[in-house]
Amino acid sequence: MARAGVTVERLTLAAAELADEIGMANVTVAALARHFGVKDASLYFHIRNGQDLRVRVALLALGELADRVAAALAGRAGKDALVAFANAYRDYARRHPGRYAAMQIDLDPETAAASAGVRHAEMTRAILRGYRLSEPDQTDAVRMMHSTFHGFVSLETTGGFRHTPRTADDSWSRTLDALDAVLSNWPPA
Amino acid sequence: MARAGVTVERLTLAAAELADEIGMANVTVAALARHFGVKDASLYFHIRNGQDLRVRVALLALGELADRVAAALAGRAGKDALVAFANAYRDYARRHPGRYAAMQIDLDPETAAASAGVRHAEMTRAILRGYRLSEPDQTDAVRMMHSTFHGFVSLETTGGFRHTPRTADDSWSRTLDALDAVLSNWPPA
DNA sequence: GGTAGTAGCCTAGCCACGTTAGGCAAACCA
DNA sequence: TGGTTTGCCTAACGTGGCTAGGCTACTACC
Repeated sequence: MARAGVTVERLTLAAAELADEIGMANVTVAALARHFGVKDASLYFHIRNGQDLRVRVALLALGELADRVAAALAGRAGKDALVAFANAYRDYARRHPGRYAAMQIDLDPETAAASAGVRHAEMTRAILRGYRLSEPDQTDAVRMMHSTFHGFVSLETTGGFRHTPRTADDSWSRTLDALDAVLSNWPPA
Repeated sequence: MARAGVTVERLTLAAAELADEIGMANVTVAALARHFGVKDASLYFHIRNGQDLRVRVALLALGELADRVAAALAGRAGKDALVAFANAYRDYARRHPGRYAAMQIDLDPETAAASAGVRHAEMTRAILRGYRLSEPDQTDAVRMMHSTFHGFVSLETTGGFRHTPRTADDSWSRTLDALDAVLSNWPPA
């Protein structure tokens, strides 16, 4: 019985990679156990249950995405920052569809508060500094931005844009133009 | 063996209602069979398999939503139409989270082409007539609109807006203002 | 360097779910 | 009235989630 050397970290990483390959819905404890050449039951020594595993993948993804966004944002402001943020976001989602899907699961408040989601919120607000919006417009703008990004990426990955010839890239670029325009000229209440 | 009177239509409707109550992920063939007081295997006389069932729920939802949107849109134009469309969309998604989730599954091209998704596309483009956009801006604007709606509703239902005191309703209303503004003044390429 | 503890893995076993195959009975139709 | 179809059944197999309890390899400490 040579030990397989399973750790929570390796499990989470493997689960994330598996999710990107075969979809989050198909990431099962059993499949993960096979990947490590170990019996299913053995994994429960490292994780509480399947949901626990999914939450770990979500937290991993949140952290990775926050890192990428932060790197993309460095030294930029205004529309430059907006576009950098947006592209980093979309790029991550497309490269890591499984991880991105995991990010959408509903974290309980404490977990969410301790996650990299907080960094996301801070960075999103940082972008808006270039547009000089004050509350509550700022919150509304943050929500609209996030909605647009998530909505676009989500529809794109589920094939929502396949029915029209125009490329998603082109529409994305123009959507960012539009977003910049409306943030620059936010309508009065 | 009194016959339970199961039909594809009743199955689909029950699955949709079950989805709204307990979430699409928890709608299983077994649960549905229990609901009809029938054995699991019996349902395979009416549906091909579980995926088939989910597709049927998605098509049902697409049709229902298209009906509601069409009703909301009747006799309206411009921002009025935009807001009516958006509210009908969000309202449906919130009242029927399970059905809405089902709508996101990836339909194969033929099924999609025969679905009410086509009516959605037509209605969305109809709204844009009030904003006098020509191609390819129109396609980009349609995609941005849809992204914003879907993204907002999706984030709202997964609890993405819980971390800030401002109500989702307020942000929604302002997001529609912003969308109207940018559609009225679509940036040049 | 022996030995106690514990960490890491295993087998066995349970339950839920998806799906197929084949059987029987109720409803319909001639 | 008898045959056909339709609707449901039981039986069975495979996959997956999870728990309980046991064995073994490493670790630490005397």
